[in-house]
Amino acid sequence: MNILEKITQHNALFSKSERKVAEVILANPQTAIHSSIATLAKMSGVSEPTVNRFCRRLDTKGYPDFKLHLAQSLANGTPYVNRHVEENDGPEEYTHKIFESTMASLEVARQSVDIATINRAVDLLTQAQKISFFGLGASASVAHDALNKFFRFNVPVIYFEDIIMQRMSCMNSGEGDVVVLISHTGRTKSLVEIAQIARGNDATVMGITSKDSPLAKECNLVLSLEVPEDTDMYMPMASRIAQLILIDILATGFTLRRGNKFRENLKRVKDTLRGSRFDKRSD
Amino acid sequence: MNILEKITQHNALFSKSERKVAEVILANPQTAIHSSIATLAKMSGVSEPTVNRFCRRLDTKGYPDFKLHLAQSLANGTPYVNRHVEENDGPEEYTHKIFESTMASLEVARQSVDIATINRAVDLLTQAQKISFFGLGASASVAHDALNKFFRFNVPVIYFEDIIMQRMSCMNSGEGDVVVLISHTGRTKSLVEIAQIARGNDATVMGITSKDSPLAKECNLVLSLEVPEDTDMYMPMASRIAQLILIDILATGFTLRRGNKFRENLKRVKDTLRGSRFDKRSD
DNA sequence: CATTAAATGTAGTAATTTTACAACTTTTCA
DNA sequence: TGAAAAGTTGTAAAATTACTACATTTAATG
Repeated sequence: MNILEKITQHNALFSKSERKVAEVILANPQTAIHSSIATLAKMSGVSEPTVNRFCRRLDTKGYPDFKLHLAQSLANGTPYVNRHVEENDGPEEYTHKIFESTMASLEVARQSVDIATINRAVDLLTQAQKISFFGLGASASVAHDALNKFFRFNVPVIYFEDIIMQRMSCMNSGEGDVVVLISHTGRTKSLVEIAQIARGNDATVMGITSKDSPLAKECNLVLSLEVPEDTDMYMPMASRIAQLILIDILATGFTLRRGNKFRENLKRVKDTLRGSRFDKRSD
Repeated sequence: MNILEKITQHNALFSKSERKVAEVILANPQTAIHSSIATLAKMSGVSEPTVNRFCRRLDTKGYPDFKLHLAQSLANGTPYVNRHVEENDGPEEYTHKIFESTMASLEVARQSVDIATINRAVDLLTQAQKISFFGLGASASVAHDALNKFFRFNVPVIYFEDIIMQRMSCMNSGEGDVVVLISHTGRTKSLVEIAQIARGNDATVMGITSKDSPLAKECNLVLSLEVPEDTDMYMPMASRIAQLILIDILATGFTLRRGNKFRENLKRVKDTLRGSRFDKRSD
């Protein structure tokens, strides 16, 4: 519990000198946490043991412990809450609301994620002969990002935005190939169809989608994310960020599974980019 | 600034023994704040002065002051710390580490964002005749996502992955057009060139990039994000997520500026998607 | 391999907090 | 009212805790 509140509430139980201490602290808590017990005693016009007794009365172990509690109370920022953006919000408001609600959603997503499924997914990906990432609309950019990550691993990766190309690609897939389909709702018809085609060819179909959705039903493995989405804005926001983090997790699992030598390979890929960039010193 | 975050970021500057102290603290910060310098030294297997030096390196006055900062960080609503993934982490560990460090990075990003600049950016975007989003590599998928968002607003939006197309597009831009360039490092040569071309044609160039980077110098407006990136993995992770949130913020600001009637338009766009999807009841 | 610089630990010192006890104040009840 | 009891407060010494100076070790450089 917030110790500042506790001080005000306990007021009646304090003795005369203790109350002096309370006043000084409440008047300027920031100063208090940076003072020694001697300084605070002098500021309150009481002796050091009195300050110590004051601390004990608030159920702290002593003065240093009290300062710790006080510091925490002062730092107590607002925890992340899913606050919706409203009509009359200014830039300050909507910026913070979006950050906060995204983080709140990620917290929910973090808790809903199933580790065993992730592990299984990493298994399948490391053994895959060919990996495809398909998504449409907002999920297309997630698939695009996945391409960028997995491409570095020097495994055959496929990504198309075009549903005809996606379809043809799945027609050509087979056993040992993994098709990753990304859709927040899991109700996009053409993706469900693609899933069916891929499975028909014995490819492994992995879905990053809502559980129990039509798409999920067609998958061999479903990586489901429970993300509360702010539908007021009519745009996918938090959901695709959670999907991206899932991609990061899969990519990380992949590199760890491949071991140390493989990490060096990644470093080489990154180093190659240097040629396309200005030198860091020229910043 | 969150001291736990600071510890992880400063890691390179620590000496060997100081790093031991850092590890012990990060592993169990709650214990640390209730320990004396002697106890903590013993737990870390180092001497007391080393702990003291560790505290000073983090710009605190000494051990007690450090504890105060630590206490504040723990209370700060953000238990999220940027913990790096390690060689022998299992799925459970790396999954949580990635979620946590992403969230920690977002918290840093949130604090580094400049509201006035965002407001100015929204201004420019709402007045734009044509908006282009360009990025390369990992930032390409961010640009792709921006396309998806702004396309719904029924304004002319351009997005290319191809650097030749990007270049040509900038050649054809002019006054009243806004070119948004996305690059975490801000040192990608071809993007800097594009920025120069666009500015040469009197287009407004907006950069989502690091401040003081070569790209930033060419921009009319820089939306900078300070995101601590885990370079161990050799892949951009948190940085692009922060960029996406920035896109969300700009898009949100855009819709709010356009007013109520415009929101209905968004709804219509979303409703149109229904035809491509399975009915919700069929879930 | 020698020299220098950096890092770490030891031991003593200083600061800070806590305890024990004495002095003072207030309350209680004959 | 006034003496005993209970509670409050302060002084001074003890204990804990943190810090400094210096010696030793370890690493880096030529």
